[in-house]
Amino acid sequence: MAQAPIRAIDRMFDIIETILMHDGAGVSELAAELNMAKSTIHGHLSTLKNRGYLVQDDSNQYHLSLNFLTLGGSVRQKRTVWNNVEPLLREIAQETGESVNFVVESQGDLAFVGLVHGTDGIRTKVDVGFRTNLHTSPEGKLVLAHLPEARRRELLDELEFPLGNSVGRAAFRAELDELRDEGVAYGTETIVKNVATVSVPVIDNKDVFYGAIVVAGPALRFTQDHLEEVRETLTYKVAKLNIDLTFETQESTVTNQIAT
Amino acid sequence: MAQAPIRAIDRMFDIIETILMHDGAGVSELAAELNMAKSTIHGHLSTLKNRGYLVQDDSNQYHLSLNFLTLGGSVRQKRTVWNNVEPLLREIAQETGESVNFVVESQGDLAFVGLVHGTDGIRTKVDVGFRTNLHTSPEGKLVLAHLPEARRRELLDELEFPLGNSVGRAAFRAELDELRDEGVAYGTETIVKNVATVSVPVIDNKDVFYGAIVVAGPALRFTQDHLEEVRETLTYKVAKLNIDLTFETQESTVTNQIAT
DNA sequence: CTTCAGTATTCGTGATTGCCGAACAGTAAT
DNA sequence: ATTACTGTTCGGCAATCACGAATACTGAAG
Repeated sequence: MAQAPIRAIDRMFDIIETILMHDGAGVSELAAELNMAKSTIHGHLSTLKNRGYLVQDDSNQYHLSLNFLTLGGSVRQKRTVWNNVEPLLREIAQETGESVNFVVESQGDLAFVGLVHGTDGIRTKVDVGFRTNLHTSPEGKLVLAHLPEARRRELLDELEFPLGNSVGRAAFRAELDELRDEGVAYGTETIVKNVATVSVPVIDNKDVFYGAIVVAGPALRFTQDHLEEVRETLTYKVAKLNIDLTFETQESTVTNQIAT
Repeated sequence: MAQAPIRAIDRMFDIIETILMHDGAGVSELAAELNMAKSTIHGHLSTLKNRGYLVQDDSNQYHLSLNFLTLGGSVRQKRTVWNNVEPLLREIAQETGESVNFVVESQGDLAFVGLVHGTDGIRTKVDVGFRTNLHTSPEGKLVLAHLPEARRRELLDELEFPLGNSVGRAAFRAELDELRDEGVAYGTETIVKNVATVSVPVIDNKDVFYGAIVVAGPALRFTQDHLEEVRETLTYKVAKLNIDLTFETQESTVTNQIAT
């Protein structure tokens, strides 16, 4: 924390993140934007390229390579929670026909860890790794509501109250409490237009919270009946998962935690 | 290339990759394995942690964070080829009921860019970003066969001939040529046991090759008839895609290339 | 064909800083 | 309390990273 950060690494990530934002960039472009000497940028770029994390296209633009996809895939694969949740997503997708995904809190954001499309599934623009605010969507609020008290405080303290629709701090806390008691969150058109969602938390028998499973579909199809139907299969399936998680947790409680 | 690599960054990636292999590691562990001072490791770890790319669990083990998943997702999302291929995978998965994925050459490996499961889909252990050899699987060979001549030479030169089953260099080249002419590759049990595959290349009308679409299913179900059936829908669908790709390519030929 | 404006790249030098080793602190088990 | 591990901090020297100027390319414009 107090430890002086390694400058070269900080700069490297500045570069990587900038390249990502721009979807490819050249040396001069980066030098200008980041206020660094061209030669410095060049040094970074060529080491990254040698390492295989960057590629240079025909017009000398540098791009992130698929190595990052490999890293990302591995970090997901290694988490035992995901291994338990993934088959479940598929079951739910098959049974409901809708698109299903798994979301967790990560660094104060809502991160989409993985998704499976059902046969009738809508095509969302949300890809793996996508991030959004925790406090603007029902699924985000649900996650927020189930986080350990300490963590939730921390995150709430970073928020500016009142929120957009003039919701005060106290009101928001109340909303979260209610959501937690309900154990399910419904939403319409919050992240993507015309998309309705039903979300339930994933919690093991030791009350460790991992994230939420979200079923998403076209708002039109999600009548009151359908909503209820989806919620039922969802809670039923997830209840089964909770037991499995606990089993797996017996040997290694710690590593089961989702990396934030 | 001749440019001296930045040591700090090389070390950082050594650390990151080691952590990934071990699925979490501590300071001393890394110091021992990488022959570096504990303090050095600590410096790296804490900067990475500050940046949000590493997390430290209750027992002081460091893990890669979901930020890497976000990076990986973005690099995929940004590639316009993927945006065209992804919906196609879903169509094929729905029509055939099998699992479908998209593979490309990346740094001499066969990389799995994305997959979609059909209703009858088997559960493969292959996650996004997974890598394997190019020359051991039918889908890999198919990709190899369709790469630009120059690139293929390069990769073949790195191989040790004769290969395991005593295939000589000339024989292998011949096999690839045949595969390319066929325009389809069939496989059984090569990457995963009891899994049969059918693969076709994705090529636009300017003969730019992007990767291959692979349908995978239980070997038992893939009778001669079923194989042929799958191949038909596959080639039909992919032919349609080729046109779309060309359309999109008109404005930006270069950035359409998959980053290797 | 030359000029020009824009790239990427190389090189050498100086000051910064990343690295080390040793000292410190915290933890769990003996 | 001792032991044997962890992770963390600190100070100082040398290596090395960042810089800016010089060079090499490239392509467009005259």
